[in-house]
Amino acid sequence: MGEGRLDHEAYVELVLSCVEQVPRGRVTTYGLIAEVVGSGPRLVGNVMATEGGGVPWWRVVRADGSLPRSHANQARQAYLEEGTPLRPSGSVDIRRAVWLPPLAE
DNA sequence: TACTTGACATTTT
DNA sequence: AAAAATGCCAAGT
Repeated sequence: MGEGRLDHEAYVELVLSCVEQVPRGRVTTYGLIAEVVGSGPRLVGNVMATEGGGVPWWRVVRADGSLPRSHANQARQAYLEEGTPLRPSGSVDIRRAVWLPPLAE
């Protein structure tokens, strides 16, 4: 097994797999994923920034429902297509749209 | 090696 | 309600 690579790789895949499992029209938060994979929310954010290009990253929002700071505009567009519950403020209605990721994978 | 930056969260002003 | 302060961990400079 030549890999030996750090668990960092496995960790990344774990995060990405969680994001892939988020149902259409729903969202989850960085913090919830962080708790599932056993790390901090910023790490999840960094993973998304680096390797999140291949998953529905717009289904991951901040804990208060506000959108990712660098891609809010694109995310909003996706929400309109998916029918994600939005609030007048422009953020996601987190209380209605939140989806809890599975605890082990 | 140390400092800065970043798809964050929580608590306190 | 909004902004600031603090904690958090990895990567880049």
